[in-house]
Amino acid sequence: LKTPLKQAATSQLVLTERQPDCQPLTTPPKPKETPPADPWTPTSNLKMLISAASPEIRSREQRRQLSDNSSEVLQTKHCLQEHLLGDEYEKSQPSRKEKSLGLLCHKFLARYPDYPSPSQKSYICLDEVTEELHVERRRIYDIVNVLESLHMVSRLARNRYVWHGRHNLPQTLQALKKVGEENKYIQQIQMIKRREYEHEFDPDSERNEEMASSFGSSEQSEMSFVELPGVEFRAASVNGRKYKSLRVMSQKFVMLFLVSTPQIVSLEVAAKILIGEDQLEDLDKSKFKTKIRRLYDIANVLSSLKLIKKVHVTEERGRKPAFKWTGPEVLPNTQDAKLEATSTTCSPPISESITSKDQCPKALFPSKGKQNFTQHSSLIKLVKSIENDRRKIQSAPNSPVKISASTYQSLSVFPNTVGQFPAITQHQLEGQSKTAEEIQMKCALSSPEAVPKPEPSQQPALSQPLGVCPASHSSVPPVILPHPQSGVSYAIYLHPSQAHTVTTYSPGFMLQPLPCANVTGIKSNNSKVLNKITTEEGDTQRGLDEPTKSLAAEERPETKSETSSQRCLKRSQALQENNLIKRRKSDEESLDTSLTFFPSGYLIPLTHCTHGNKAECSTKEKAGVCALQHTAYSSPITGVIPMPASELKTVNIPAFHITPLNIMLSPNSIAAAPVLSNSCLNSSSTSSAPNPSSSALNFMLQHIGLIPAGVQVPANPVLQHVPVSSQSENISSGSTNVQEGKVIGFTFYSPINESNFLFSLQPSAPKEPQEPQAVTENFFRTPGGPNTEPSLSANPDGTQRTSQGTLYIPQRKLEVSED
DNA sequence: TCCTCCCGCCAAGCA
DNA sequence: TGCTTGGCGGGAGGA
Repeated sequence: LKTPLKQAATSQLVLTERQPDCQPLTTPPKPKETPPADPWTPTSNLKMLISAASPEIRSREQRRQLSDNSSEVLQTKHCLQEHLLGDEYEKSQPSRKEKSLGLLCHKFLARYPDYPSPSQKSYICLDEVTEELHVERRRIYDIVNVLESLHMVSRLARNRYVWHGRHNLPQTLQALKKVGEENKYIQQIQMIKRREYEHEFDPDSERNEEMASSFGSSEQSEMSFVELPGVEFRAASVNGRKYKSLRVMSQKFVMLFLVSTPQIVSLEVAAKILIGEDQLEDLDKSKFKTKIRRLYDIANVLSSLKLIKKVHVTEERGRKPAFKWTGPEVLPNTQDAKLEATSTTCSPPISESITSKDQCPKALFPSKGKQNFTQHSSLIKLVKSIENDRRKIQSAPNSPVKISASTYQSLSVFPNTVGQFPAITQHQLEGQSKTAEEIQMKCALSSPEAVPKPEPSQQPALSQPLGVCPASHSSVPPVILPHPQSGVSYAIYLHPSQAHTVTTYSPGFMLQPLPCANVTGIKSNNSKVLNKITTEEGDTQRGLDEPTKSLAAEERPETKSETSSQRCLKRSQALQENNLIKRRKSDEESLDTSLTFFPSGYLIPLTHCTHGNKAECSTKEKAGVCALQHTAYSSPITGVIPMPASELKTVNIPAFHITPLNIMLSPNSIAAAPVLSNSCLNSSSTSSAPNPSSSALNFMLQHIGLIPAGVQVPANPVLQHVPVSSQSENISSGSTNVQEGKVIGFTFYSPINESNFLFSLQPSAPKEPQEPQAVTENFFRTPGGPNTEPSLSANPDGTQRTSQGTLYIPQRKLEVSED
């Protein structure tokens, strides 16, 4: 049995090949689409005008013509088959690969610009597309549905879609990530993997039922389509079928990537999750196969969009197909993004009545551009969290603002500034998009690092391991503070978005970008990660009953916990892209209008540790010194961070524990912080840069509790002496003295590699008299003792944190980059 | 052999 | 009623 020959007589190829007389080697007759010229009658003229005016009419005419031809074509094909040997005929047909959905999608995408001008809407006429691409309409639907799920197109009417391009992609991905987090996909993934793991040891047990019941109990039976306001969604059918729609599946699939770390999802897991959501009883093989098929369809389109890439994961049970997210890194929503994201659902929470489910389609697809929210539980949570965020900001001027990597990176990865700063030209935007990979590389320089996740119970309300503003984004040059004594410049800044956004996301770690010279080692690490994805993700399942309404509870460290080796790989790639990044600086300057910097932290050079893991590092720390000759930095957070020794310089710094950073600044303080001019920023590449004003610095220092009120710090604070408050904690010189202390955020800017580091310093409180400290030490003292830290995130579980990833800076021996 | 996914049937629902 | 849309699964092609 052979696949029946394609009946689609629409193929121009076939048309041109037709030989009505079935005579081999005869000149084919003139194709019918160039008919003998009609007499130029008014009627024919009118026909032509109508046809030209309406593509639909035109295509309908063409279809009619084609259908007239179809029988003829069929006949032709049969003739062709008869005359050609089987092999020859097969060869004459386009190969299976040439007809792949991925290739078709490429062709489809090539027809439209990535970033169409908003003023000039591109419309997609399905008839035209099917005709020009010589494909069946059915295939176009597959593509369009996936594109629709990403809001790259939207349906306008029958046969008609609007092309949005990638304009909405950042928002869509953010929204999807948010919904994915709310749906606890990461837990489902972990659950599935655990089941698989258990199944290996107990293959006879009936795990499917268990798994099904797990899904059923976790509110995951909802299938939703995530919409964006302004992107009108008019589904062709508002029936039950849409619950299984390719669009929804596509969104779910993308969500899985966005919440996973590493961002690799195997088809098997994805299918199981999709089935699990769908119908619990459908965990049979045929459904599974069907889901896999659909996932391949979706994956093909996503691959064409360069959002994912096919990979294989090798597990104990063999090699599994999987896909890796290669799209832009999506960080948790900023408040703005959250406001924009609307999630609609077609399945109400279990407690809701069926009536609401029936009404859902109406709520889902309003006739006009919508801003309304449906009564979906996750959506309600989302709205509430937004409201909470707002309330926290507005009602408590001194309450902390979380500085999150998400905030930072979402701005950096995506041209979110588009919406905020319309002055940015389209050209710039396109430039950004075209250098998306570059941007990603640059982002890697500032991406937060994974760190072992603290248990939720260990996280105090105010010291949740917040997403840390990566101290640098390549497009965000830091404020440079020259340090005359060391000759090293330091930078402090806070992204302005932090002043008005609150993230609910909490990766619980921070970033320590450094140049990565040892690419090989990193790559090998990375490959290990790829090969052990399931074990990498581990059994770090969070409690299912974790409240999601509160700000703190929404923070999900694990969603950010990309493995250190992966990030390091990115870093190494980033290094390779360094030239590109530098070249982009001029572009970044053009964005300066939207990027204002606020001093927010203090600068501290990264300790120089051995190439290796935390244990190695701490061993060295205990010796008090990290060997200078090593060419790689190590941190428990980042893993191996190679750095040439030539770039190092030793300075005196007291003992500090560096832990995942939480910086919490009040919006007021941020607002009051000096805004450096662009010229200042741009010129501040080295120690010649001007300092921020002393008063502003003092204001900020006092405000965040680094220095007591009344104490003044010189404008160049890093190595300046600061009068010590009588209440100040002493700083321990003991390297192993891990005690509760304050968590202070610091940014370290390396002028050499333009990387920045954010650390949270946890000064140890000594029990013994303190040995003489360098002047710098006092600067880092935390005033007021452990109970008086109003705006800094507390770290009552300092010991835990330390055990999970504190980087200890050995006393008096720290290396920093030098010019 | 198994992964990949093309292909088209056919049903739902729209105009 | 014809057409659009899209779920679905058989089975072919390719690795």
